[in-house]
Amino acid sequence: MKNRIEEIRNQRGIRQEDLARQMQVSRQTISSLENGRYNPSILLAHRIAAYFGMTIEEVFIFDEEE
Amino acid sequence: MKNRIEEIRNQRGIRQEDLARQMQVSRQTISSLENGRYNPSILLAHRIAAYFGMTIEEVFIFDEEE
DNA sequence: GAATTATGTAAAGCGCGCTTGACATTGCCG
DNA sequence: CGGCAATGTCAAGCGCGCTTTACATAATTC
Repeated sequence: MKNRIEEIRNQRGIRQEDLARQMQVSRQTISSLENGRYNPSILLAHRIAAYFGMTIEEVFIFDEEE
Repeated sequence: MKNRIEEIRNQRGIRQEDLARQMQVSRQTISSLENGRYNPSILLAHRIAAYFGMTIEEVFIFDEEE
């Protein structure tokens, strides 16, 4: 699974630290997601998508077999 | 977080066991999700929504604070 | 009433999502 | 150049998502 977090965050000029604070997770969690270290929980995925005013499927890109 | 899995599954006349097999998880996982015992991973949530031809947000209902 | 089908649920175990704390790297700005 | 801001990443620890195994219950069918 890939995601567009970094792309969208940069478009809006937000720092990882501020996004993390808004999402109520640690900065390392945002960094890990952007760098594909692991997948978010569905709650965090929803929080991020909602914060961007998008759906989960618009922010997170699922591969065929997933 | 609530979900409409049981409702949609019943509309389509599918058994938990068959849905589980299609989603490649155990029957207990489907039962646990329907009964709100825990939240699915984002991958499983996507697989279920895609199987139903819906988005994650159409199948899973997020509370305000989430 | 006995057997079968569909579902609920409990327990134990494994791996992942997320945490805190710490340190490294990169890049910009004085 | 020196310093600070933004990001990357590692390690240890905790709780949850999902597994397998097992048993219970309700409804249907013979």
